Amino acid sequence: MSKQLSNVDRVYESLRQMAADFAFKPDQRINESELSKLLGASRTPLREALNRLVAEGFLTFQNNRGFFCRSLTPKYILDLYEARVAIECEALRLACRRAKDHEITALGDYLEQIEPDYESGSDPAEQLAMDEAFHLRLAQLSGNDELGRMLRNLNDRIRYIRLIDLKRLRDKTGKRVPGELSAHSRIFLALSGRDPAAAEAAMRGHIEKRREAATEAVQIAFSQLYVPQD
Amino acid sequence: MSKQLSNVDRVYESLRQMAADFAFKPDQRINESELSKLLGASRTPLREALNRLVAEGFLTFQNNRGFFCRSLTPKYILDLYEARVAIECEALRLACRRAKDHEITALGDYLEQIEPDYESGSDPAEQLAMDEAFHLRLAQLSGNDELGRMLRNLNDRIRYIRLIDLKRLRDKTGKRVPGELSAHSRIFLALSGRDPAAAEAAMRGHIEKRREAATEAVQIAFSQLYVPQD
DNA sequence: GTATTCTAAATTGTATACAATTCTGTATGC
DNA sequence: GCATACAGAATTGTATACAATTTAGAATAC
Repeated sequence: MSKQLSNVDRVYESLRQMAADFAFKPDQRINESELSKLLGASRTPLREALNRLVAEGFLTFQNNRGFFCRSLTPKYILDLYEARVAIECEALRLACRRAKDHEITALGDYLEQIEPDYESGSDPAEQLAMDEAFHLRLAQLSGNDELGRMLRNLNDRIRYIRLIDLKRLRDKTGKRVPGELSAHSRIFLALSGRDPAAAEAAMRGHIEKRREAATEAVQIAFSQLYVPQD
Repeated sequence: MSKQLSNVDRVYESLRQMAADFAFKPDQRINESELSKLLGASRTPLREALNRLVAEGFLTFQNNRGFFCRSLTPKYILDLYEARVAIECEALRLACRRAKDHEITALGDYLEQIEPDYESGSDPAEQLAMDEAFHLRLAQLSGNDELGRMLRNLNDRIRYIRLIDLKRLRDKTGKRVPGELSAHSRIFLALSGRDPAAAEAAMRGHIEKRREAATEAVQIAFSQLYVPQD
């Protein structure tokens, strides 16, 4: 018998997805009655789920005015990239000390396994999912659950912008995303060699490079969110 | 006219305090009806607040079984200390690059201002509050709101153990907490000199030192939580 | 004594009702 | 035109009721 999901959990998952995708536009006020009808639940479980998302930074809340989508500004996204650097670099340092050899081997296998998809022009969303999975597995080699948890939260809030950035990157280079793969290899090699300084430097450069393109991606995000797409 | 606090907000603040202080014992199941009576609110706003605390890592939730206090284990506390290292070191590096001179001066003034309280044997809880305030202000000099937000969350979840650790430290050394003050000075001096490497090294050592005493503090925490104190 | 089954009590999950507050649009005054 | 005041509509805040589920304890079987 499979575990019984509660209504709150279903609603929460839906809302989290919607918030990640900016199905609510930045700063948009959220109408509870409307949304509860849409999700097929009453306002009670809906509000419980909304409160979780406030605590996770997806939404904001104003007393007697209700829930709002988080803002989308370059500053916000730059902050998220920096927080990723903080979490991922420290996790990587710890991983260099603590990861078991077989865990590193397994991660190397994963990297090889996703390589063909990275090389070919597969779906950008899938490509990003693989990238996130690699980074998350890396962070989990630290053995620190809090760091993993924080990274997952950051990933969910930054994904929309990263996807735009990735698409742009592909468009500019004709389906290829040069550098990304070799950056991952560089990080992995430093980890294999248990060289925290080299690993951190590689990770820092890798994330920083995308951070530099973030402001532009935010501009594009706004045009996508407010101009009707075909 | 002062801002009107909602019932949820009041309940949330109370619960957060209670959870930080382990007024709920580790893994303890939380009875909603009882708690709602205690806090003078119905279950609806109570559950909204509880959901926020789940998302913040103070509580856990199991479907159809309700809310539970988080576990208290050495591993959990060690993870929190490591997460602090990740956040605070990166924030400090950024602060070295970005903090305005007058902000650094102001922080130095604050350090001097709290020095007498640190030297004398003032209330440990106050002393810890001052320590947290210093670290938080430091982190805020990074200009990164996410890092500040994360640090505040970590502080709240680790405070109970840190307070125990601080008390022990004082008992062993007769009201003095040697090294703490000079550690802060060392960090501050490196920041003033805009030397990120030195600053990070000082911060890392500072936190790491307390982390090493964490397991012991957790033992004491358990004895305090389950053995009646006078 | 231990395990199992069953029943009643307790507890959680969610819909709904209604009070409190905010919002919207119209009228009014200057 | 612009600001203000106001009334009605819409929306949020919270208590309550009741269904669904879990828990606790007694009774039974082995």
